[in-house]
Amino acid sequence: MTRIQKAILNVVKSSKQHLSATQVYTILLKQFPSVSLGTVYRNLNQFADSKLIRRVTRSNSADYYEGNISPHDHSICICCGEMSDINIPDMKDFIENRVGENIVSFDIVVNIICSKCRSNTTSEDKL
Amino acid sequence: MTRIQKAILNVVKSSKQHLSATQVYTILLKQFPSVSLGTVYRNLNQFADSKLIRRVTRSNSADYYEGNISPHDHSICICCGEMSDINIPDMKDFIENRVGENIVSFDIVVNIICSKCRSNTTSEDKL
DNA sequence: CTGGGTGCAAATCCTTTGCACATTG
DNA sequence: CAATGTGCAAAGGATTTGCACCCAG
Repeated sequence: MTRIQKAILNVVKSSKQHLSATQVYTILLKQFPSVSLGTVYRNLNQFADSKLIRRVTRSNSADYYEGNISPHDHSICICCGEMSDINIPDMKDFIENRVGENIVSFDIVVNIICSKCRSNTTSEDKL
Repeated sequence: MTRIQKAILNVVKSSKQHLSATQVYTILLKQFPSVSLGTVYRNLNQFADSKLIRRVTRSNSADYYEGNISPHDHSICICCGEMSDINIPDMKDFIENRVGENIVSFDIVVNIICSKCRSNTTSEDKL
């Protein structure tokens, strides 16, 4: 594994946020001023394929990558777009029981209005 | 509503499959040889915004549109890519109970190996 | 040396958009 | 005529890829 690969993996693994390829690229530029976006994509996808990280697809947006590979789901605020990890207990059993065999995996995104946006909206409503 | 809009809506509504914008466009060309892809996109999105149809986002793929607007989820075969509607009873309650308030909606994709692909794989394995 | 990794730029794919023209009412 | 929709082509964003070069083992 090259220095750049280690750095990319480290950026994703050590971030508590979900990062787009461009964001990873920007962070990486500080350490490797000549790194290219193509290399970032190549390695992120490689890491995702080998399950070292997880790639998350969202509507009308770039894909995001995260270091948390333990099973979990995601919420996205429809106002500010912030993505967060959520745990929905027993979801796997629930789906398997109801959908039946042959399940490989599942992706769940819960669209929410986050507390920040909710309070903003509320204050504006009061005007 | 113009003739083209009616036709676009009709294509999506009368199809039992999920169609990409390009697929809708191709079908529409038979009836309107000079229709443009931009118009198809514009109207599909308009219909989706007004909830006449549903837009479905999937990983590494164009968006698909479907006429079935009653609440349901989707499965995608990881081999052939075919998307199907599925019903997971009580999913809404299940998620709302576990995630709490503020839920706007949710998107669920269950990745499967469909029966066709499963039998193909099986026969090849036998060779 | 030797294969895999990298930078760069071009290419792809999907989708949106600006604009002048056509259509509808 | 006013408003809205349309075709066209260009632009846009995200992602991939071909290729020559470079590096690590």
